[in-house]
Amino acid sequence: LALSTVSNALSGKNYVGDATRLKVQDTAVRLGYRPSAVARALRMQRSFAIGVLANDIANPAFPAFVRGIEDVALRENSTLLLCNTDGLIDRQIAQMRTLHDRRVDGMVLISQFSGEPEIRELLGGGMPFVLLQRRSDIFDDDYVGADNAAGMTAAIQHLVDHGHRRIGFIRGPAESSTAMERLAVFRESVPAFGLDADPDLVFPGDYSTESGGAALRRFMALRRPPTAIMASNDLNALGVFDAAAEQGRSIPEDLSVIGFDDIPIASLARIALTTVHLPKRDMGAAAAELLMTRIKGEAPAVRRVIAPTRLVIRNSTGPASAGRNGGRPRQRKPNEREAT
Amino acid sequence: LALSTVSNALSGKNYVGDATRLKVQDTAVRLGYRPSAVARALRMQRSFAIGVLANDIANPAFPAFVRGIEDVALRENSTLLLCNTDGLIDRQIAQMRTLHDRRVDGMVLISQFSGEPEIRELLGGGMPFVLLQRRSDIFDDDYVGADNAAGMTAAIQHLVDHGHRRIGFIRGPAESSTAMERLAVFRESVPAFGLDADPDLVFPGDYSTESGGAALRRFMALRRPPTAIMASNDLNALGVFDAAAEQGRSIPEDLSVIGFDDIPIASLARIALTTVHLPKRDMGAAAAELLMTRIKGEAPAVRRVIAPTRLVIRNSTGPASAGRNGGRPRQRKPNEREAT
DNA sequence: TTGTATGCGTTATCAT
DNA sequence: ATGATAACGCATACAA
Repeated sequence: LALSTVSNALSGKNYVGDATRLKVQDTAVRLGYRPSAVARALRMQRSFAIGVLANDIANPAFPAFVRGIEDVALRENSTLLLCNTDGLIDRQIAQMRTLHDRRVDGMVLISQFSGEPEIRELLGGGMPFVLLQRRSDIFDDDYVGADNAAGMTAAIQHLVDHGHRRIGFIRGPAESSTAMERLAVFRESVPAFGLDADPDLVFPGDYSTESGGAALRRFMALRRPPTAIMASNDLNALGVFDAAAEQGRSIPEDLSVIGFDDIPIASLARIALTTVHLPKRDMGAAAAELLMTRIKGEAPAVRRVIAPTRLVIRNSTGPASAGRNGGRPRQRKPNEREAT
Repeated sequence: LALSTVSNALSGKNYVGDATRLKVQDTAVRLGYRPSAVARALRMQRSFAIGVLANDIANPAFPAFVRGIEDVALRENSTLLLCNTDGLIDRQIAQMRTLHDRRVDGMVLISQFSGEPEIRELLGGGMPFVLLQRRSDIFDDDYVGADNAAGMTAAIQHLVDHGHRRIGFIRGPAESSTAMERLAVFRESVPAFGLDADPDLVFPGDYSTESGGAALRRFMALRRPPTAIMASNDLNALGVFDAAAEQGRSIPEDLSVIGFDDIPIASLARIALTTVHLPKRDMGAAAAELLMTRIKGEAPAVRRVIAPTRLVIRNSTGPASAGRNGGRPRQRKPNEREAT
């Protein structure tokens, strides 16, 4: 039996007789034969692997994104190579290099980056890639993000409806385009909703819980503390929760808090965080879908997709005037409510 | 210039003149040349990649394990291929096959499995692997786990010290060796500590939050509900929290709860879960270390490592008699305490 | 120290 | 429908 016939039989090509095919397939399983993906990759110049780069694999929002990517990767017979950068630019470059060396077919970047020359070079070399959740100044050909403007506006509106005018805003890291978009919307909201225009009410944070705690302490040390805090993401909001507890401040009685992302923990009864929901799985899938068309060399129908967001109202927000009642837990609402 | 000289120059072999080496290296970076890991893998019969299989990438305990594995993988110039099985045996087999096809040098299995013939076959074929956190009946040559017995005993002791005698136990899935170990210790504890020997006090759950909620509802529907619950892991305990809140029961006033794993959320002020801490990062590192010696064909010094556990006492446990006081939040303790 | 030749396990091209 | 052969990009054994 010839080598090429075996190859054809196994890969389901049509140039082979049914009898031969069956015999080949049979002996293949009998011998436990499995074709080498690495030899195939070398020959085909295609690895059927796609790299996924995130700056924090421990972020509770991450798994949902991956899930979406995985959904379409599976359909396309591709494997995921998950890498995390720890937010370190050097690690990011190293990881991207590794991914490149392994000749992944493309990559999904959930990790921010600016115009580092190494990255420019890596991405400029024809490697298909799509940006998820973070956009870059230089490369944003293919981008999947969320409607931050709508989400932020809904959140601010919600606070304003509850009588808040003095709102502390924690902005995310400057490298994150998403964070910057939200900041821009917040700044527009100040005049639009008649909020207090105190520059002390914008705290430069990152996406961590620690940063949320620091923000709360800073805000509360102000002569006139805010009555509500808009966090840069849910982790951040959790940090606010913790620091508030340390100071004996009750949420939402003394202080309202809104997050961003809607990570699984947010819906726990103990947390009940009002937050802006992102369709993370859908976003991941959209990103992967985009990447796949790129890999196949087709021109994608759309190159930027902005996923809808929605405000999920739980129990971390309340009326601004409630600050006087001494922190007695109010009645838990039976169900979550939603707002657009 | 000859091909082999270039190869030697780049891979740092000594058979090359300093002048040549420099020139080669220089032109390599100038041209943006990167050696193909796939060609290298084919030639060397070694991919410098190790597979990591977990049943739930979304489990908050997962990142810490991965971190540990990553630590040593990085040192050994190896890349991680992360896969999740969703707890589905078919997916697990498929993923293992993929990993095998990609010719990973070895794999770390954080995912349980029983004696499926496909898995037997895959693992029997000389592929190095080590079991992390879950042990198998058939293959447990190399295993890294935690001292479940000590952890469980400390937890039960803590509850007994607080006057609890009627303790509900949520056992994890039967496929999880870790869960079974804990169950065994619990069973031994019943006579040892003089606990109520009611079979209704053992709830068959899995590791999910849902299962924790179901357990609480079952327990509380009992004629004589337990005064404390020992959960199979932290997620489980969080489920208990949620369901308890629904029923208007306060923790720890009406009910004490202990988890297992010590995931990051557990230390949030809002959660403050008393739990058994696992040195997850260390465990991951130990597993990877073990795997590496296997890959190199050396006989490992130790083949099973049992990591120490410790009880972290937070605010989900209290005296058994406190159930009468109507669920008024008691004063939060300023710091966590620890116990062995 | 440098150059040459061979093979790793596939797929693709061509001839039969 | 099947068989022979080249090539993918690297590492290595051996010759120079």
